Amino acid sequence: MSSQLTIPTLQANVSLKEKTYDILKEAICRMNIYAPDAQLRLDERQLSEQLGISRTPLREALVRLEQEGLVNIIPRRGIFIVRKTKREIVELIIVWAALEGMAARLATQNASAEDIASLRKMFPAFSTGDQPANIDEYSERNIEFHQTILRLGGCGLLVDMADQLFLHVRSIRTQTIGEADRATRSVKDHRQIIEAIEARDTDLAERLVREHALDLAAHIDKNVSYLD
Amino acid sequence: MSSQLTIPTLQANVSLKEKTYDILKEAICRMNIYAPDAQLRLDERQLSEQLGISRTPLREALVRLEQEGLVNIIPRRGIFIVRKTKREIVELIIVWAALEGMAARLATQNASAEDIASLRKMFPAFSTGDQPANIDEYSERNIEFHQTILRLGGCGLLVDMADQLFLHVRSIRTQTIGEADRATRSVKDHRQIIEAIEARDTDLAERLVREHALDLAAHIDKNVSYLD
DNA sequence: TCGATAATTGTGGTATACCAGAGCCCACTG
DNA sequence: CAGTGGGCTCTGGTATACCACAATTATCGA
Repeated sequence: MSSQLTIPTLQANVSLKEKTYDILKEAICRMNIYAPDAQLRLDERQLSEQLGISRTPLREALVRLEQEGLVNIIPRRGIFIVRKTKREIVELIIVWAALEGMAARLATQNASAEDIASLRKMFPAFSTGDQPANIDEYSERNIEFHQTILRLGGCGLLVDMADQLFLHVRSIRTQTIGEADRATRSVKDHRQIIEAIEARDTDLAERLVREHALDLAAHIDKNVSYLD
Repeated sequence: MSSQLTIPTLQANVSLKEKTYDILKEAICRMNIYAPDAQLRLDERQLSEQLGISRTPLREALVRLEQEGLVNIIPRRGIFIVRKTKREIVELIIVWAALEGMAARLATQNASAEDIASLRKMFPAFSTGDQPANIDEYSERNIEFHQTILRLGGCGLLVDMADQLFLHVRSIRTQTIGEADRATRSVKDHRQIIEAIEARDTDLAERLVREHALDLAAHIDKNVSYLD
């Protein structure tokens, strides 16, 4: 038993606009906005009623979402969840490629050996070239892998900006990753990336990460048809 | 550069929150937030009075500014213009380097010959290695140069994100660029960058652009003392 | 019947009043 | 005189009522 009185920080400091923002963001990201029957329109008054709050904090949350590009507020028309066009998705991934490439570069220069080692430990099975058991698990690992590279770069802003971009791609990614051929190829790419970072080969690591991402962009550009 | 916020009164009829946002953003960017006597605190009620509007649209504008990182809203404490730390400035430039590097890469692959030629025409004097007449003009040209590279990449998101980052660095940049030695070096860098893009040398163009930016980051990290 | 126009309705935009927490100040007490 | 406690004030947070414009529908005239 501790001799100190430990207080579980009652910090209910979060304002309604914050909570509302989180809830809406989560809800929007979870839904499949590309389904043909997707309800893209939001009604302020109805939402405020559902959330049990007034329109004011709700609107402030919506303003934030609008600025992030998740939502489009058209004066006197309505509030609409934004459907990204294929072109926008591709641009998103291009920027992602730039960010993760820079992170990989920094990682080879600054990351500790232990941190880099953690990268390989994340893929006990994959590193031998095996195909992952199930797609869902792989998808999660995949996300985790890329986020780890971002973190190894040691540049917080790089991580934050990539996270924000990632929001928009999430619903696409899970659908695209499902193709078997791409999964095996992806595993191979990852192994090479890890090796390059371990070898502290800055240029190679950057190039592999960038090409891996741009390859996804090209794939989407060519094969995804349900956009636009 | 004034350390005080100067707010013109508006009485517009369209989208007060938009106009307010623009005015505040402009005002914050114009002031020297690193002056010792800078007034960093904003008062909602006082501002709304000066602008001739109510607090509601003003708050929505402030929420946007907060999300962009220009302002920090602390519940029941106040609203404060954010002073970036040196570390944050450096990270900003690192991300900038990644974005512009990618743009340069894309420019060598996709930009038309005419567009690339426009890059060189922007610097009739500089391309011969001469030092610019005055610092202010050079600073403007410098900004224009980098924004043009971003644009040549043909990726709109790259341009938008870089612009947003640029907001935060503007007040720093004008002060840093003033050092004579750096200006001459900068001109030389620019010439090399143009040549690389003209030669469609993707890797070289990317490297030069990246190193040019990271060089600024390193310079700020070592020599700027009025941050933190 | 068709078209133009006017009334209605529904949406986001704005103004305002009130709420609650954080700091500050001052009186009170030891 | 110093420390403490309470209340006053100032701040952002929230609720609500009203406004202006756009889309729609109803109505009237040709």
